[in-house]
This record gives sequence, structure tokens and C-alpha cells, in this order.
Amino acid sequence: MDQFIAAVEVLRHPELRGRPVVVGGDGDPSKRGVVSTASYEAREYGVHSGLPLRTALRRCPEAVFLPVDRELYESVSEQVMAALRSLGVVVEVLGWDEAFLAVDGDDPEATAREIRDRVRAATGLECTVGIGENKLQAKLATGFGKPAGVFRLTGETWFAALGDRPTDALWGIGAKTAKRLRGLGIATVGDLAAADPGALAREVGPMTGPWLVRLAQGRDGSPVSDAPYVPRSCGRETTFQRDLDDWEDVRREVVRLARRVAEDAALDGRDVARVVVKVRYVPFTTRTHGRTLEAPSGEPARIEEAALAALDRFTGRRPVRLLGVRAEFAR
DNA sequence: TCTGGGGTCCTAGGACCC
DNA sequence: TCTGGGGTCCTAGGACCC
Repeated sequence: MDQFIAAVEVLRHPELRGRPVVVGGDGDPSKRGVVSTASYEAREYGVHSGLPLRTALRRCPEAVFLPVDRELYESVSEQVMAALRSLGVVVEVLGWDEAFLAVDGDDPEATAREIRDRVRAATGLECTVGIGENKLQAKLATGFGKPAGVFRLTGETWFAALGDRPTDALWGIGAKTAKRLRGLGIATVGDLAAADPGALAREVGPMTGPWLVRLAQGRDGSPVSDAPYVPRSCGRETTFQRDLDDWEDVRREVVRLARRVAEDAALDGRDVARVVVKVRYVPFTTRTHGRTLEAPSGEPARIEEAALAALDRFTGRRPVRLLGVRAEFAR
């Protein structure tokens, strides 16, 4: 989907069409929070996902700032996915606003246009369709097709499109890995595709090294799967508007988070095997400690107990800006 | 005028066992 | 009076993605 969250907001506030719209946090850009999605008009000002809201306000004071409305996006996402499934093909959902479709046929561009028509008819929203011989190629192709377009990548065209791009153009390579690779003399996708998997394995790990090379070659053997998604964990975390310096408050907040996590786990009907507590100290150092339950349990009291035991393993009593509690489910 | 919240997966080191 | 090799599991941290 193109600028999904911002587009959904414009759909219900039509008067905002054509204006810079920034969705993030509780909609107050003077508070701690980041941009979830900026409309294309706002992106002109250098506002993008992940940017602190306060910075976004500075860059684009005339933007309309709106709070995140998860439930709305989830319901529109459902409509989008239903429209995709109406094509009668295998649909693998990837987050709110993306999906892979496994399609056979000799005119993929025509199918892509059909997909765009169905999504627009069902929701009034625009999307981009990337076509590839595998999920990796299709995913990268989508970036080239935005906004509201269709783009096709194949094994033949892969290097013409991506060979000279920096490695972080790839899906799975971020700023850290790109920098690390540059240190090894690997700057572009082409460089990485020609690297020795064994040598890279010694540098970055036995699985990661060879995987990076396959990635750069545009190779991906993973199937498009519509198997129901089974979460491995669920968690809650909060960045406090004001740092917590009293550890009695920290303890109280961990209990609160643990109870919410226990509720979520119960709604999913899952037993919890382990609880991990996350503490982000001021200014931004993050630490985690966990506690494995004696036996998997869905009991809120056991989960809360484990969270407090994990919290006890933190020795630093410095001021805290974020607390999180995550429950890992029994397999 | 800093840096959200929801996740997943991989790595490395240590404990432990035979 | 010096310390192999193979394996598994657990834990914390890092990187990445939407």
C-alpha cells in the first residue's frame, strides 16, 4: 500500500487530501514519539517514518499531526487482504499493508493491474505491485514501482536495477550491516553478489554470510505461504513522557505491563514459557533480563512473578525512559 | 532540541553432559 | 599439576522489519 496509514487518515478526513499529514504517537508533536507514516506531501519536507515527532514539527510546522489509530488501520488492512484473496490465489500477509501473492500466468502485468483495481474498488486506496520470480525480487520491485505503479524484476534485470546500489537497498540489510560490509570492501549489491560465502561466513556468522550473498544475487527459495500466523511472543512497552527515577515507580509499571501482557496471552489462549523485561535507561542504553517459568503457564500471577524476578536482575538503579515486558510462548 | 511500539531471527558465550 | 571433542540448552544482545 502507498503511504498506508496516512492514506487511511485522508480517506476519513477528505479535507486533508493534498496537505502534509503526519501520523504518529498520540498526535501531539511536542511529546516523545516518532512518525509512523508521513504523506507524500510531508515527505517533501524531509519527514519520514521513524523521525522524532518534534523534529517533524520543526521541519514541517504546517503539517497536520494525527494520533495512531491501530484499530482503524487493522480493519482497513482486513479489507485490503480480503480484496487480494478474492483473486483466488495464495496470499501471504506481511504486516498491515503488504502481502505476497503466488500467481502463475503469462501476463503478470495484467494481473498486477487487476490487483490494483480490486484494492482500489474495495478500499479507495492506492497500492503498488512488484512482480518477481521470487518474493525477494517482488519485494524490491515494489520499491521501484511506487507510487501507484507496477514494476517487474527478473533474474535477467536484477543487476541492471540493483547492481550499483549500496547493499542496504536489499531487504534485510540495514545501516549497520552495510557499514560492516563496506569495511570489508563490499560497497554495492554487485560486490556482495560476487563475494565468497565461506569468507563472509567467517566474518558475520555461518548462516548470515551465505544468506547475504544469496540476497545480493536476488535468489530466494522461500515459498509464498498462507499458513496461519502463530505468534512466538507478545509484549508491551512504554516510553514515559517523563523519566522514572524512583524505582518504586519502575516496579509498579512493570507489574502493570506484565498484567497487560498476561491479558494478551490469555486472549490468544497461549501458555507463557519465559518473560523478558526491557529497561531503557536515560539517555538511551537498553538492557534486558529474563526469567524462564518453572513450567509454561497462562496464570497472570506466574507471569507477573516472573517479570518481577527478571526486574530484580537489573543492578543499575538509574533513571528509566522506557520499560517493556515480553512473554515468549510455549511451543 | 533527539531517538515509538510491535515483532522476528541470528550469534556468541557459558553451563552442562557424555 | 593439566585439561579433547561433540553436542545441547539457555541467555543477552544485536540487527532488522513494518
